[in-house]
Amino acid sequence: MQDLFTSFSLQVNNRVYIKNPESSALGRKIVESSINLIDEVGFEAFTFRKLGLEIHSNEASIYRYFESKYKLLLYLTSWYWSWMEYRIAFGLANIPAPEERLEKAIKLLTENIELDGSFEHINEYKLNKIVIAESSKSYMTKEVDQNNKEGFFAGYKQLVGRVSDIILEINPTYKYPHMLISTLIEGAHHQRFFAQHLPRLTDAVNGEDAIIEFSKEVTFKAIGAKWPIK
Amino acid sequence: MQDLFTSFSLQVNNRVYIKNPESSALGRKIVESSINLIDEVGFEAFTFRKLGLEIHSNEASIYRYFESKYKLLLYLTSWYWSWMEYRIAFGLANIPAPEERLEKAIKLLTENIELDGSFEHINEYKLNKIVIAESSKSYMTKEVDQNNKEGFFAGYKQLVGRVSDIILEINPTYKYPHMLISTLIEGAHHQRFFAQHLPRLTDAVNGEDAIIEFSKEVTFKAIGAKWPIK
DNA sequence: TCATTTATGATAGTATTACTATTATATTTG
DNA sequence: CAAATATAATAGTAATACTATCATAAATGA
Repeated sequence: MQDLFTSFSLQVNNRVYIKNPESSALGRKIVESSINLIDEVGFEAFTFRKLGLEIHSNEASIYRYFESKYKLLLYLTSWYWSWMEYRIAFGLANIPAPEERLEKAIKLLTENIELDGSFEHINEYKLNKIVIAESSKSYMTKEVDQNNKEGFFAGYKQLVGRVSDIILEINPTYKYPHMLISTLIEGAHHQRFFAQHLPRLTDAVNGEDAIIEFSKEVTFKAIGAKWPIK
Repeated sequence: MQDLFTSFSLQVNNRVYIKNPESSALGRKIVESSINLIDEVGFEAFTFRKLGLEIHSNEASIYRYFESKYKLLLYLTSWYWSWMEYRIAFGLANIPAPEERLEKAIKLLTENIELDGSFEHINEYKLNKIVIAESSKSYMTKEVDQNNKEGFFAGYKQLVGRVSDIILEINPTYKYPHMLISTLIEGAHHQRFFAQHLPRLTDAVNGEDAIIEFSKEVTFKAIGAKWPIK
């Protein structure tokens, strides 16, 4: 993948940043180190001052890229959903059966993410941990309607829409495709967090990824499709 | 209910507060007004200073009840889950069939909450809105393991455990009862938030509460039970 | 009932946060 | 090489998240 798409870069709504961080070395460094730092200290304790110290740059310089740490978080989550859509687009290419496409999409959406190295300055493994633990803080705010109007959640909504469409291909009468998919995406994230920190809220099963299995099974049974597929 | 249980009060882990807010008029005022204020301005903008102004009391006095606004949020969410367990205990009493008990439990867990007035100083309607929008901020933190050790999430875990037990009564071989219930509780909350703010992530259906219907249907189909019940 | 404990109020103070403004110095570009 | 642009350094502000101190009010109990 690296070799084929070295210059590939993902689109993020340009209103979440003041200056595109992809456009300069400092910008990329800000993104790269913000992922490390948020992963390390958590979003609450993360500040632009600390980030500036970490990258031997200046707080004021960071503010020229992002209006606030919330906008930076929105940037990271938007990037993540855009990346996820690209993963799914490639992962589902040339699979004709909608059942198989749905199964694959759910796997891609709910699996544990590993470092994949396609993007120099983005650690997908840590970004996934941030999305799991912090992304709800990017929309569970009083500014959600304003942010939504500006299109900050477009990537996420589009992704949910695409997967819902596969469900409707399989069962055109299913009434709750968006609910099902958004519930399972958020649910899988919560389950990964719980598995680490509040295991009594989950059910670990040896030798399989219970979260993926659970998600697939729930989906296919909910929409009344055959499970397992074959 | 008011008449029968006027003096009934719910248990909250005594380590989330410094001084029990139930023990004084000021304490109850703090809880009552914090619900109004968090609902109004959101948890980020909520401060003890503003709360002090609102209740014509002193910031320092509030700190004598709660160590921080995070602990106050933990108090509110713990109270909520304790209340929810009490609602479920009463709501399920004398229903012998586990299928009916499960259906009722899911309804109680996922329905829209209205003001019920059983507790003088707690507005259940607003508290539900707070739990929906803010409760993940009480456990999605770097302190989660510490807080968990101190038992701050015991009420929630117990509730999930109880409903999971009903599932196991119906289908003792179902592998993911805790995942299913915790996913649906969180999921229903997310869906209520999305329905208000990000409707493209949900599926509104006229004339029914789609969130309750969706949750029940997913549950019964996932565990392989007959749906609808009769 | 009066002394003592306990709760609350008023005020002040500190370190940190989340910025903005200004000016100087690099770096890039035309 | 001049001009534009990006970054760095420094300083400053209002608000936050507390802590400390002391005065006063209310409750309690001997």
